[in-house]
Amino acid sequence: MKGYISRIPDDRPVLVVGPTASGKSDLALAIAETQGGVIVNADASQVYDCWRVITARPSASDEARAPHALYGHLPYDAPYSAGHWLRELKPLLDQGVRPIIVGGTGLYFTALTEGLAEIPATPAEVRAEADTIPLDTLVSELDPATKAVIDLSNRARVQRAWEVFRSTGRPLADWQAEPAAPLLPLSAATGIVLDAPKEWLTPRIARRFDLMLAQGGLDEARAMQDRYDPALPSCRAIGVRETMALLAGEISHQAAVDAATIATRQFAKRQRTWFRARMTSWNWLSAAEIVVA
RNA sequence: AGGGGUAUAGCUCAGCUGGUAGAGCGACGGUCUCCAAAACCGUAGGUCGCGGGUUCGAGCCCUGCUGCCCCUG
Repeated sequence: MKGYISRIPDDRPVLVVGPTASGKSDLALAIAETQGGVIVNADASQVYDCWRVITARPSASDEARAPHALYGHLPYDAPYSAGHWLRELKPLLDQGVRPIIVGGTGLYFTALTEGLAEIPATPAEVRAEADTIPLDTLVSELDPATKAVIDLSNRARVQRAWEVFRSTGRPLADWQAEPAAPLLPLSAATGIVLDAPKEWLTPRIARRFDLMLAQGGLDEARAMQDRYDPALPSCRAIGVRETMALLAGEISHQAAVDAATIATRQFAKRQRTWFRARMTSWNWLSAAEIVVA
């Protein structure tokens, strides 16, 4: 790992992506310790303060080894999105400190390096209204141009398009057609993808969740029991639902571990697919080599 | 030992009065410009426990065997 880090230009931002459990946080920490920089979170679930163990957020001792930003800084019920993340990231980049951005949310990195249409945030009332409308109604109220470019059977995408149209009066397709300058083009940074093939990653995932439960996962879930709301983004983190079901006595310990392991594995697959498709010009690095080194 | 039940895709199970098998989950692949640890789409898996028999034709009927479950002793 040392040898690899010495070849990274130490004067530019670093981007580190990889599937869950691929060891990207360790790599980021090693880079920060040897070259300096602020570790910035690019993981949708790790922004919330209620889950540290279950979302595999850096521990307090890890955070003491290098400056960290955008980790666990939001309450469990805060709304969040790729747009929120970019808006929080901008002032950090403007400070001139070298960022080491690490996380598993591919969309965040793509938005960062390729740009995201600057659409005003959806007001809470519009979101609340949209939540109550059936999918086919949402679809029927969309403009033709947007309908042509989104997946009409995907509730999340359709609702997003509807919310934008509703709150801005402009079709989503229009907004997206406007070129948006990336906050940090890949050409100005070192982009690293940790390559973690499933044969290597699966055993690590299987082992991890059991450890999470034992090492504080159950406790933090217990602390959240009365506020738990499966509809909240913070509570959609993998393993939360399973842990809550275990605490409620609905499923066995083994069943919880199995279900969480499967969900994590499926998530890692989605991540791999995203990286493979969108990060072809990044530097691909074998996760296995980094971990043993 | 006797009686009853059951045996169908990796798992849990559907399959009406016989016309060459389906679902959910899982697996595998993919999509995705703002809830993305989200949401969505597609594909592949079955000698229907094994052997006989009836029938033009059996997962479905008859029969022997084997495994598992329950009851009685």
